[in-house]
Amino acid sequence: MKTTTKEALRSHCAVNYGVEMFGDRWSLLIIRDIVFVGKKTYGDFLKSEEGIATNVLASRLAFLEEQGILSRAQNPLDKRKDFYSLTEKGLDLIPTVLDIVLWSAKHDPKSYVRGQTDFIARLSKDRAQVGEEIKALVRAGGCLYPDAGDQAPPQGQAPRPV
Amino acid sequence: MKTTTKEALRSHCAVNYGVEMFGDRWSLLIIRDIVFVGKKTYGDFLKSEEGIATNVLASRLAFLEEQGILSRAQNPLDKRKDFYSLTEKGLDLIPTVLDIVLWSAKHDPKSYVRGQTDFIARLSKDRAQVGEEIKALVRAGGCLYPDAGDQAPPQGQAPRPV
DNA sequence: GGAGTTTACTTGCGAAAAGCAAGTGAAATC
DNA sequence: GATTTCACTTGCTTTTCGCAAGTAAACTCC
Repeated sequence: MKTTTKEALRSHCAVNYGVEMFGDRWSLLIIRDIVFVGKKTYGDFLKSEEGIATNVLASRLAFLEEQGILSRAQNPLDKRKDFYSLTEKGLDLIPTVLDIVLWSAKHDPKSYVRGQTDFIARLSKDRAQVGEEIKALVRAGGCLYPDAGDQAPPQGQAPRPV
Repeated sequence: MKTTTKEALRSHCAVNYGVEMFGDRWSLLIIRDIVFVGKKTYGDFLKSEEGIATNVLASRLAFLEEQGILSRAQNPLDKRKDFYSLTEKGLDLIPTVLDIVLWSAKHDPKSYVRGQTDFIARLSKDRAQVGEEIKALVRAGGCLYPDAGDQAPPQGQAPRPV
């Protein structure tokens, strides 16, 4: 087994640290899938609308686990399908994810989330409070839209993440 | 001049939109440099501690401008050195950047920002308020730590971003 | 309990992006 | 007018991404 450990960070600037941890095209989508639709396994993540490649998913999961953002646990019901979940470090990214959601809701005219006007309204009024609630929910094993991610989008109009 | 325009987004999920706009290893560092140390020109950004390559910087600046996150204006004092600044869409990323700063301060033991205990304290108490203040400051052409980015780090101990 | 299937990967390869060094041309300085 | 500065571009190497095709362990079914 090859170690995934990378060499030193480019800097310990706080923004750069974030960028080096999750500043890529997939990490935040994995976290999204956990928080919003309660995905847990490799196969779940693979089904995301954006279509991550198998090897890229494997390397991201390994990296995020190595960085203490995800943790991995054996699934007692099926030893093939390990469960991935957010650590406290990973849960602490929820406010960032919510800020991104608000930003996109505001600036992407085609954002799916513009349909969720009540969610957006609550979120913009009470970002901190909503963040805490969601963190508690996810820590307890829940998610915002259970069932939404269970089946693969059948055709066009499907349960949309966020 | 080749158009930088990419094909359609992978999805209009709000998290994915953010990822596609600034989910790479450099965009948020450019924004950081504007917000924290008031950088404005290509040459300024090139001097960042993390060492972005010239062609990558050029393509990021073009992309962020194309996406309406940065805008470009002629510098009346020197026609070579155009000024880049954040649009309203770009300014709206400040809360996200601040969340990342808080996250890294908490989870990166070597974070430079751990020295700035007063800033971190204010920020964690009043994220929304501090965000608005900084946004107003940057909109008006200011930044958090003027002078900090003016000279290149001379040796080891130098003005650190964030 | 053995065959077939599902699942989580790995491997191999072509394409795209990042990184590095060396230009280049317009604009400023001398 | 010559030189320097600056914001790029170009060309090349290296790394990462993305896709298709394995593979081995674990589960299901008969």
